[in-house]
Amino acid sequence: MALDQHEVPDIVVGRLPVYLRALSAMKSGGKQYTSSHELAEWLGISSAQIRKDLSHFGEFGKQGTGYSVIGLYDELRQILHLDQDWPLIIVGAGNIGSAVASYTGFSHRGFRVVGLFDNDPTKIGAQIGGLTVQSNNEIPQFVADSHTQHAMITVPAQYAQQVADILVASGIKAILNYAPINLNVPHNVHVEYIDPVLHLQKMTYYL
Amino acid sequence: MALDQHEVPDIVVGRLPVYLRALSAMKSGGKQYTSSHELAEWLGISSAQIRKDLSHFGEFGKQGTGYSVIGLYDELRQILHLDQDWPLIIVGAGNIGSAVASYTGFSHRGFRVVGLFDNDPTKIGAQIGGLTVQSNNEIPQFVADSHTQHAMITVPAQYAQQVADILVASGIKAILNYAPINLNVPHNVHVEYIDPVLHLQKMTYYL
DNA sequence: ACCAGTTTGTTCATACTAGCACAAGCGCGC
DNA sequence: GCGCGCTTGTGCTAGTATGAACAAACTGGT
Repeated sequence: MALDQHEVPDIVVGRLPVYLRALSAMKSGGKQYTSSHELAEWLGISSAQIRKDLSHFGEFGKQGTGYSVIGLYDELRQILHLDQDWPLIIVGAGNIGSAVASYTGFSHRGFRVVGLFDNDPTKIGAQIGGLTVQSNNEIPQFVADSHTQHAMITVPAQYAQQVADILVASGIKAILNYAPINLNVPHNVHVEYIDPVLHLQKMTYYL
Repeated sequence: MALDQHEVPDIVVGRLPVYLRALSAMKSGGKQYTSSHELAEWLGISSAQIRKDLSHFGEFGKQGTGYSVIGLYDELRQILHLDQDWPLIIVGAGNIGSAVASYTGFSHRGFRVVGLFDNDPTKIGAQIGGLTVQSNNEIPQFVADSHTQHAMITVPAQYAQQVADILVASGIKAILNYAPINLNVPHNVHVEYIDPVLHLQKMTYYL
């Protein structure tokens, strides 16, 4: 019912991609309808939470029937602005960067890797995942030309901040940082972090 | 002051590794003392939150002085049970699994990759990151012999659940899952998820 | 047409989380 | 020795998140 997007809590926004992922799996499985209860069991959360999260954006279900899988899938894609393919660049062509550049899981989830950059002269020019590694010097021009707003940082920690500065100056608005360090960026640039060791360490507390 | 570890909120435990990471960086930089305020600015959170989080486990600071970097670092390592090296296996020797197996960032943060597994006959026997790829059939014996409790799943989504079942049956207690799917495991097994696309999709909402 | 079985969207109460603000404690300089 | 500046640990308050519960609504069968 409420559509004032400015009031949606960040934590709710963070769950929408999870719902989208589950719906995508159901869609692939040929399922036509689902319910908040089924989704909840699937994801290990409460059904009330799913219904309340969705209610921030509109009324997508029907009493007695539940949700159309494809219908809700499309709604969530629109809400998350994923009804288009966003270009995405990767800075850092080491082990992780190369693996991510070769990852085929982006294409059908809203993103397309269009550029791969590294400062190591021995890597520049190499072909990885169908892309040619370019020098970091090319980043500003490339970002401007391709209207790219998403970037992933996969360089060693000591270079991550300076890469982030380059990306911000180039106009990047969303950074996914694989380096185990906190980045300093302006408020209008979004940053998310991935550090597998953090997750392992957290679980180790309970062992 | 409170030491009843059973009452520490999960969200607090999740922040401890972040503090540990920052302290490690400060230690490398030769810094001897720090304060909750400095840590807070470094990490972009409030100083009160840091002090309160730490207060769940004891009193580690001194008024007027702050915290000894090395002292707090060691305390957190003990709290998280990271004052030892935990063996860790990786199932899935594809792009991501290979990259993670070659990642050198585990060794000084409490973990050591001791095994790499895959079901693809063309990969078994290959050398990746100093490890020989073994068949998934070897997992139960290997886990038992090496007393391993941590595992990472880097196989395609459609195989992730069956790999998880094998791991659980083998005695693994903590799973870090890279496959974009929710796993079903017993309550005494901990699971954490890494899916870069989830982070990208969340940020795209705000663009 | 009506009833039984489902499921939604929302209300309400409870639980949790975050940060302000302050007393107590420590160190340094005079 | 004393006072000033700084920092911790914690009580308290305000804000946020969660889940139980229910009225309204839809479907299918009789």
